[in-house]
Amino acid sequence: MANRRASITDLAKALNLSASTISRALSDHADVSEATKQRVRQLAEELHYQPNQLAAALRRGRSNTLGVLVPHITGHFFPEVVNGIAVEASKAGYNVMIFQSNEDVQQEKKNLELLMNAQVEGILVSLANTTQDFAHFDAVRGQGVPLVFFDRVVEGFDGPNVGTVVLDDYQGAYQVVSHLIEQGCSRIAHFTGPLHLNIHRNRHQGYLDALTAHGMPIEQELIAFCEMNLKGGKQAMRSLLKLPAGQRPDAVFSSNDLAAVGAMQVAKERRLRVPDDVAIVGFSNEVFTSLTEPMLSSVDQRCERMGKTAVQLLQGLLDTRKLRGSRQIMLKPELLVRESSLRRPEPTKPRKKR
Amino acid sequence: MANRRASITDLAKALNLSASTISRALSDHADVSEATKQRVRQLAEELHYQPNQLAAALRRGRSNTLGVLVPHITGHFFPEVVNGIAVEASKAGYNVMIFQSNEDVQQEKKNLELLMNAQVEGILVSLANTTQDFAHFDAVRGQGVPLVFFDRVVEGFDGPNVGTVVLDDYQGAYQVVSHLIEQGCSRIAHFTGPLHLNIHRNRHQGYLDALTAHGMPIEQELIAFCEMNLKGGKQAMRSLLKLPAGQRPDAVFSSNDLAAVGAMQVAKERRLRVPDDVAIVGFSNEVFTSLTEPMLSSVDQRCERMGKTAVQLLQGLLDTRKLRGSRQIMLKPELLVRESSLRRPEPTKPRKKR
DNA sequence: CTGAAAGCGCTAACAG
DNA sequence: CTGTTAGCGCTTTCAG
Repeated sequence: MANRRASITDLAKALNLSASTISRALSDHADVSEATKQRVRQLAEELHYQPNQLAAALRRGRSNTLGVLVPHITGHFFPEVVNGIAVEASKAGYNVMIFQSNEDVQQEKKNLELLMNAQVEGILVSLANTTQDFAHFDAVRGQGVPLVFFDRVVEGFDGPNVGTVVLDDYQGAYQVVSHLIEQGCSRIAHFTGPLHLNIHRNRHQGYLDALTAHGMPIEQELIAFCEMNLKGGKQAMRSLLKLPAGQRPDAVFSSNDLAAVGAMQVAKERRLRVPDDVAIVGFSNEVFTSLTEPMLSSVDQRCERMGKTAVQLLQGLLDTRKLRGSRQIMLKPELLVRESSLRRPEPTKPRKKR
Repeated sequence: MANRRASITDLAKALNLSASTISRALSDHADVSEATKQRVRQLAEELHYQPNQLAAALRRGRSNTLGVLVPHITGHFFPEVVNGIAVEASKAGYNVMIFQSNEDVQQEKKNLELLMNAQVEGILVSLANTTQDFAHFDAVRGQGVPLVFFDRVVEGFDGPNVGTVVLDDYQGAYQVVSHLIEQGCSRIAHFTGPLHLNIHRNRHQGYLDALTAHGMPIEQELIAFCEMNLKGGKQAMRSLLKLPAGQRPDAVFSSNDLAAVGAMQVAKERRLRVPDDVAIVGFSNEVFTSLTEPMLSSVDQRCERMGKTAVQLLQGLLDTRKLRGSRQIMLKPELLVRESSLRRPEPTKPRKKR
């Protein structure tokens, strides 16, 4: 039963041909007679011949494999991005090897080595949040293996075979605030996480700049540094509602969706109407944004697009002739206006709704 | 810059040793002097030597890689299971190669071949929902590569190197219904998807048997065949609430969480109190179950456990000496009682709450 | 159109 | 303790 897998040599013997001819026939090389190809293909079929990728890769010096290293493989964001990567890689004929760092630099380092050992032709990576030292990536760069960072990138880590793909968080936040102003909101609160994380810093800056651009004041009391989860959002909202009557917010822009849901729950429990009394917008377009009542407006992070873009960029780095445009790519986010922030049935500028 | 990667031969030349000694030193073989090991290790470090996994695997005839094939890599369930697989595989020193079939038999077949070509030592697979013909798995089995099906399994596809891991959906449903009865519910409705899918069939059967076991009648009008999404759940709930006053349900057990949320939304819109007027329980323990108000009770599918178990089973198939127990494993689900079905502050039998 | 020969980088007998 | 030899399965010159 457990037959040794048929090899090219086996086929060669059986057909009284040389291994080279078999190899050529199987790869549909031009200088093999059609007749021979037929015979080879048929026997290969019968014996369930499966080429040994390992041997081919070793010989060719090309593994046909890309490596992916993400903080985790669960949740909403990364699986979507990895999906984009897988789709695009597969289209280009690459296999994909995936590892997760579990947000731990040590594992990141170890997995990076595993990927190198596996002779991957390029690596797509999103940094663990504890990563401060980038020596392990230097090694990769030094070996000439192209590297594309996505979402969580190393600032100032550059090279001819290094690229980055990120979302324009600043732009996303800016759009959100502009939209809220357009909806007639004048006291827009902001929930943010720690500003040493670039996602929060950029969203925060977009918030500030959008207010300023629209001639609106920035009020520190409307900016809440909170844990970006349900509980944190609830707490932040409760604090805001303790402000004197005229100073309470009529809108909340949360740097993520979970805290936005917290805000919504508190608003509802206080009998505030959403969006009429308080409009609410989150960030990330999580699955549950369509399950809240009202449905939560959010900013889509173009996860799949990010994955695909990262692979395309990597292909550009692998074959410089293909490289179009910059090695630093910033994706435009998409504001999805749902019920939680739409006061008028038809907004001034019609926007996409999902 | 892009130096050719250092090889064992390079180290050998540099140190005036043979390749075999280098190889042995690097793998910390006992018959190499400690002094030599030191020298080798140091030079390897300096030259950033990385073993070529491809060559080693080819030579050894062992790739140290497991293959995973799932319908998709996104959503909640599969990433969690894959995570379990990755963790357990990594613990056992295996790398993991992941493919998705996108619910398409053709891709499933193609990816299965890719995994075989990559010389994976075992394959973990969850079937595409269109898969009816299993010839492509026969090929795998024929080559002696162990196969573990998880969640979506082939019934009646067996062999010495084939195993399965599934969740006991029947048991989960049975627990839910028992719990609802315990909470004083007497008219328990059931939302189900098409019964040709084993998950729904088994949950449905669990529902029926639990009612019978508690001496309660089965009422067809309380069983709703609906689309298992938000909209389907809403529609089903609306229909149920159109029943004459005495015949309306005082509980809903939905075969998934999404439809359960639909039911909850309709209940709330009709000013019914959850859980007092209608208790609601879903299935799958999706992330959003903790975001509804009240929080939705559900059945946890032990995703990570499933992944880990699948790998352990695979290890058993790889090394029969390690095989403990059956090749057909059924995991016990865990009922998570949250607010949506908990009428009394403390239930008769205390249960876990998350 | 086909074959012979060499070798990718590593490991594992076997011999000293 | 170390070296020699051979070969995993495949591809790719180079010859015919």
